[in-house]
Amino acid sequence: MADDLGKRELAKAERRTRIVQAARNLIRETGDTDLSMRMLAQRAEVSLSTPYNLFGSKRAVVLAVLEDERDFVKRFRRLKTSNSIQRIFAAHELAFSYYTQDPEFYRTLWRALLSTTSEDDMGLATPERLAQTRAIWRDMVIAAAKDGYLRDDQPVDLILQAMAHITGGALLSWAMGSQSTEHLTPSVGLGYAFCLAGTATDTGRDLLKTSIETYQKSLANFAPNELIRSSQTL
Amino acid sequence: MADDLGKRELAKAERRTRIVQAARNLIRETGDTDLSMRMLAQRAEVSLSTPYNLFGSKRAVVLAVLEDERDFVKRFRRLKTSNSIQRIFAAHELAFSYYTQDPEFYRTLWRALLSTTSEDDMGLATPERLAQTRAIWRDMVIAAAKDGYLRDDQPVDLILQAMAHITGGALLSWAMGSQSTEHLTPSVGLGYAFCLAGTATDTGRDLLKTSIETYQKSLANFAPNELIRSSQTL
DNA sequence: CAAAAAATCAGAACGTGTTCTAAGTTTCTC
DNA sequence: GAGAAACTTAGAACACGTTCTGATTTTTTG
Repeated sequence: MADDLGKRELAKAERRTRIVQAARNLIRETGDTDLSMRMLAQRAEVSLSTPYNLFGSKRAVVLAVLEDERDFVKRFRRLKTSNSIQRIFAAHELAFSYYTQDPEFYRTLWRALLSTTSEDDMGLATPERLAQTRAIWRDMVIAAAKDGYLRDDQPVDLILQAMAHITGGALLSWAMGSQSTEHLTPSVGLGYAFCLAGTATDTGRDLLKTSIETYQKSLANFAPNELIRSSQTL
Repeated sequence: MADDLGKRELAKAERRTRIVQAARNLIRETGDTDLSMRMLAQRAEVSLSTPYNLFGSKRAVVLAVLEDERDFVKRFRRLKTSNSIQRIFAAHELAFSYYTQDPEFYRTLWRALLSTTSEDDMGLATPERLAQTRAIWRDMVIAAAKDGYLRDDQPVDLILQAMAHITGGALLSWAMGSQSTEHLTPSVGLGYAFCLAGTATDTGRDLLKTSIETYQKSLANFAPNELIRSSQTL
């Protein structure tokens, strides 16, 4: 069933998975420290050159770990919600549940992704994955607009971009330690809700009200100290 | 006038400014490449150890360059606007004008700030500067609420955090090259406007409408390609 | 089976941020 | 002015990501 690929390509794939697994284990065990390419090669029982042959850079390896770890799209598909607005927040909570359930691991991952910055290999995800998840979010916002919850004088792409900025900014300050894991999901959800409410119809605003109240309650014990350290950089 | 500090402290300050100047010049001249500590020490005519004695890390030096370069607070004070909503956007445009007027320089700066990530020395600004600028933004949003433009059932700190996330996310994707310099300011402004509109009163929404339309017009030629590469990371 | 192609390998090398040591120089203190 | 304290200095050193070389092994090709 897999012999349409030559033996050579098969061995390459096997090495690839061994490297990704070794990277994941190293991150889980040592947490941040000691995710060096030399250590990684040793754990994967591979020479130092091989990860560079197969992935190109440490950044690419970490990216592969990140994408290997998540089955968001699959789990998203079997998400049942009562309306298209709630669907957005359900998807959001699903996406961020990965981070909050294993904060050490993902914090390390994001930090590694931020720190090693090559000129070409930019972006925080593979182009394919980016396109895929973006399509998902786009469809959800379009559905909300079609259902009459969002005003149609607002371009969907611009709403999406604002939401993407909130996501990136929150993950950035979370990875840097300014934002607590506890408040991560609700604060992003509230940001989404604010943005959507800004472009919503009257009925849409009514629906958003409950989400806003829920998230606000989660942030009730919000320490202003935490906000001071936030990444408001003028 | 400066002899309250000893000769020793004076010499230290002089070295400090020489290092910051050298760093600034190196970034301006070579753009990204060749901002190494060894090169920096050579240009500042100090030993390699001295920047570590005076600043602690490369990150701290870059941070000092960033803060030295900006007189936002001063220029903010002589900002005259017709109402408290427009004041927010005027402040935003002033803040981001630094980046758009010298994109190469600030992109390099932000990249250096993101790449060198030490455990303790986190954050994208000095604590003092962070507190200062945060107070400015906080006062503006409070003023808008007091003027009856924002509903008072929304905690100001949570609105501010959403705005901070937009700022951080936009700067992140801009520094990584996903976001064009041309669209940076309007897309962040639009994000602010959405968030504020989500928590605004009816009169506030009317005021925000003009800002939203202006920013939308600036983003009319918004390439969807640009958005696909955006940092929506699910 | 033999030649060619492809990949891995060990290992050295480069430039990086950072730390450390041992000497030298300057300033402060009495 | 003499001694103590503070800093800088040159230089080595460490671990890191990355690149390169030359030899070796493995798979494909004819």
